[in-house]
Amino acid sequence: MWIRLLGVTRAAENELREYLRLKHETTLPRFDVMAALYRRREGVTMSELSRMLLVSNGNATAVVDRLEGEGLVLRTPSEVDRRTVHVALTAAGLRVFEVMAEGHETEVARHFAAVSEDELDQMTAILKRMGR
Amino acid sequence: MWIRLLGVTRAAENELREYLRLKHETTLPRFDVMAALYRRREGVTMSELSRMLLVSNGNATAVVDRLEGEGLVLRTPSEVDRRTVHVALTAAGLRVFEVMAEGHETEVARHFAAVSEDELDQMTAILKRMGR
DNA sequence: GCTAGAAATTTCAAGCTTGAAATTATTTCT
DNA sequence: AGAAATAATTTCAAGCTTGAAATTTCTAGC
Repeated sequence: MWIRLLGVTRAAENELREYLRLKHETTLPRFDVMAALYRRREGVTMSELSRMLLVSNGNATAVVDRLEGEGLVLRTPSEVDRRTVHVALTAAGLRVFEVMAEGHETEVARHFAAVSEDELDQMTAILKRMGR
Repeated sequence: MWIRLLGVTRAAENELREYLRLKHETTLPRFDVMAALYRRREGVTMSELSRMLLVSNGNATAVVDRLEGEGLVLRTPSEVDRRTVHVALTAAGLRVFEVMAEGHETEVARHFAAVSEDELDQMTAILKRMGR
């Protein structure tokens, strides 16, 4: 089961990676960060971000650095706690993300087209129980 | 569903990574390569290896380089086709892997302990269909 | 037999990722 | 208040990963 889970996930990731590269000249980790920031439009701290994506702090810093360099994302120091930083999509980042996200959605749907609605529900239910 | 799938997989990978680091001072990619070679004891070509693991050729080369440097794996040029190379576990590699694999098994079981036998079967069936 | 294309592997630069150490800021306890 | 513990982030070195280019070898079609 675990082996299969890994295989299916990796295969899907590889397709998405290719889609992002060919159609949008970007990468999966960049997309993941932008997707997280899209879901939390008001902005998140670096720690929240790495928790959301299940990656290390150092990793989040590196990807955000690059996205910031491209003007897609903005860091704002917190008013309340001078240790923390809020990261959010810029207007440009939002536009760029929305275009990518649409195609991304389609790709995911296409990849899992062989699976029925019913099975997807079962799957989601089981995964939900696994997630703790 | 996709988001959850990714989350569950990443969480399990992170636990396994930690187990390998703490108990065996090694990494997930190294383990993956050794596991693939364990399943195909007679040895595989570099291309087969990267297909099995769903990673790029360059990646397989890099990890095998390191494992070879540690004496856990051996490259043998093919007799038949001078382009291809066979990679296999050394005796030392086999011993090391078997120790790691046992604990790995337990870790996986522990991680998915909350899921019933029945659900595991359902899951496996659906995943099998996803992998075409 | 030659030659064009295909195939297997490696090399390389750039980017990703980790875990540990360092830095700076906050909180808690006395 | 001052000290120690805790927390958020960055920095860093080492390792991982990709995709493209280069190398070498094989295979077909002529």
